[in-house]
Amino acid sequence: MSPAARRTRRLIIEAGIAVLAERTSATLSEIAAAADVSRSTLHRHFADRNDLLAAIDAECRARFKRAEAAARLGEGSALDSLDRLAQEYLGLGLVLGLVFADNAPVDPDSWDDEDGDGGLAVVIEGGQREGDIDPELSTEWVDVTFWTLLFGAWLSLQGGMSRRDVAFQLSRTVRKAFGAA
Amino acid sequence: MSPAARRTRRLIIEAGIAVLAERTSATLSEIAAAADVSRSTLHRHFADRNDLLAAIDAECRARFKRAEAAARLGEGSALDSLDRLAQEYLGLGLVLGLVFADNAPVDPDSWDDEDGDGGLAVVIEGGQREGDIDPELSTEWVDVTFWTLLFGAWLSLQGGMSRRDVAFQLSRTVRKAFGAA
DNA sequence: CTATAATGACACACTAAAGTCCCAAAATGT
DNA sequence: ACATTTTGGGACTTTAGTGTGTCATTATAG
Repeated sequence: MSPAARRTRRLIIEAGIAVLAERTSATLSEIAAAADVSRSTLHRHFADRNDLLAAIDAECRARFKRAEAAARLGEGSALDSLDRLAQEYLGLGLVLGLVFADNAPVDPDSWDDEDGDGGLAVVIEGGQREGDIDPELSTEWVDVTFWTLLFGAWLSLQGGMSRRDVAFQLSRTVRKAFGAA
Repeated sequence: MSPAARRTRRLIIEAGIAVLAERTSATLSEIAAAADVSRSTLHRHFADRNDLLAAIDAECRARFKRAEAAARLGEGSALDSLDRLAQEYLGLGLVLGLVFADNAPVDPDSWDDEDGDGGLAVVIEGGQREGDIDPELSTEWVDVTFWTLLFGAWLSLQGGMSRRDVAFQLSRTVRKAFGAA
């Protein structure tokens, strides 16, 4: 693939993330327009909708993976790890919007291969054994709630709350909700 | 409207809630099928999609209102009120699924008339003045997070967690997350 | 500068879903 | 039991979105 083609491809994926994050039912025309590209060009790079969705899914997966790596889940207490992970994920911005929609184009649950998001479950279980994370809450509950707290943080950002305020309150809420009493 | 017509109407609304809760892009045919009614009949009761959506919105609004009333927001501490409200809302079941979707057919934010959901904000603010609810968390944050915790609880239910476990952990999480340290 | 690649602007065909209409059959309730 | 409603089924039209293809124009990189 030539440099120009790669560039266009990235542009479209980027636009797709931005547009679909707000409305997963957005049309290909809308995405093309957002990318400042004709619909013809979009179709030239992505044969059909699923192609584009798959590419977006892959891109998001890579970003989540990078964020997870940046959170250094091994270091420090489990609660600290959870907090760091939340902050890193929060930094992903728009991408978060794709994870929560009903017919989500991006599904972290489908990334269960080697070490993708399984890291989260491992951290939670470890934290519960160490007495670090509230043992009255099940692993599944903490897992699901972790994501929904992130969802709330993203909604708050969309609603105009400052990133600083969101980051602080997300951190505080994660620690209070999940920390052992 | 005759009794029979009213009955059919309710059936369709009920089916609409059930079907749309799982996929907001479901077709009218699917809804009609779920209601054991022909598409003709559905269209006879609801001229177009928006008509049906409006009726569903109204129905949900009424249910949320009843749930809110059952939670007796005035009584006891703000934290207790929040807890009770969460439990009442959780009891609404399927209806919850309609609130969170990206292109949500039901939008509690649009119900701001006399005393609809404003009750929640009032409780939160009151609780913060009383030192009952964590003063480090803004009203908006608590509001949004309250809903997203509910969303997580609903997801857990969908995922097969028992209602009892969900109710317990939701209560615990609400109290820990929102309670003053 | 120039060959090659990529793009934009069309014009198509195809599909799924929405919405409209009609009429015969079935149910409702009094 | 019978008049009145309501329903089911089918045949339409319309619309929006998708996917395909072509061809002239423009951009790109060597």
